[in-house]
Amino acid sequence: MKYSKATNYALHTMLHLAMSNTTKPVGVQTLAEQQQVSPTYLSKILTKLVKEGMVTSVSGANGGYSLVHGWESISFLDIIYAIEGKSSLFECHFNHGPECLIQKVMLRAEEKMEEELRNQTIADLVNKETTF
Amino acid sequence: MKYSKATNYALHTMLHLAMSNTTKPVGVQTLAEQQQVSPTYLSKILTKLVKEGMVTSVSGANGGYSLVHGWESISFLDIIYAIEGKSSLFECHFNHGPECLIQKVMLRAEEKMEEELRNQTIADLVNKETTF
DNA sequence: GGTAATTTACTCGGATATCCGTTGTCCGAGTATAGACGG
DNA sequence: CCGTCTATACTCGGACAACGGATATCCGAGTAAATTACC
Repeated sequence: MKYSKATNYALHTMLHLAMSNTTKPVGVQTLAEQQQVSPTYLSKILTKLVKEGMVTSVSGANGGYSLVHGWESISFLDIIYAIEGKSSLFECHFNHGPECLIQKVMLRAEEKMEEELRNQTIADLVNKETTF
Repeated sequence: MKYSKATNYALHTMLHLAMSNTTKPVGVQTLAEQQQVSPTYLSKILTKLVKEGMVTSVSGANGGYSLVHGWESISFLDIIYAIEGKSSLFECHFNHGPECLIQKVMLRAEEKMEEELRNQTIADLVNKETTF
């Protein structure tokens, strides 16, 4: 079990957008170069972020992506959910009663992690990070 | 990102072994029937648990698997590590300085989950669980 | 009846097949800006 | 000048390919108990 590279790309892209304090949108070319990933693939990832309402895209010349108003409250968990999906990490498909104790334990542990990720925003990092 | 079915099988098998309060080893056939999984596949999973020293195997007739002495202290995390591996869930492979702030956040969150899984043992469930 | 040979019931491990999510690539379509061109 | 026309620079989204790990299956080898055969 691993977090996908896409999640890593998404987090880094969000951080990059947050730190480029410009109102103009940033082209996917620029963003892709930073992370050495193909622009087309990165655009697919960004589309997910757009659909979740974290990022806006502008078509045409001088177009690109930029953070939505109120981006300061976007948490790590929001971004991870957008890429990985919102479903639980552990699912027991056996039919041994309505409640699987093992599943309960796993979900409680997962909740602990999510709680941490929910309380951490991209904005928290902007102050600390100097170079991208 | 999902926990593998193998992890689910491993956890349920451990719980089953813990609850079958017999000194005799339990055959993989029996264990596989409980979870409706093929015996050969389950044996592969059990081999991992044997290698990590949580389970012992006895060859030959009347052979099978049984928990090691001191199994009461085996945690969820031990079992998960045995199946999924011990490596971190999130790894940033970019070369932007020695420490990636994003990675730091992810690792801290992951630690929270592992802490919970480390403090939960199979033995904890044996008392609560009545039927398998 | 005791010993040896054989059958039976298991685990172990390697090789292999299948499936599916991840990670990309390619391309056509749509869109907005910039520049060229004609009046 | 001013409006239009075209080239250019982008994003968007669907189709598709490559890859690797998860999920099995098959089979031969080893092992220990149970059973049988033999003297």
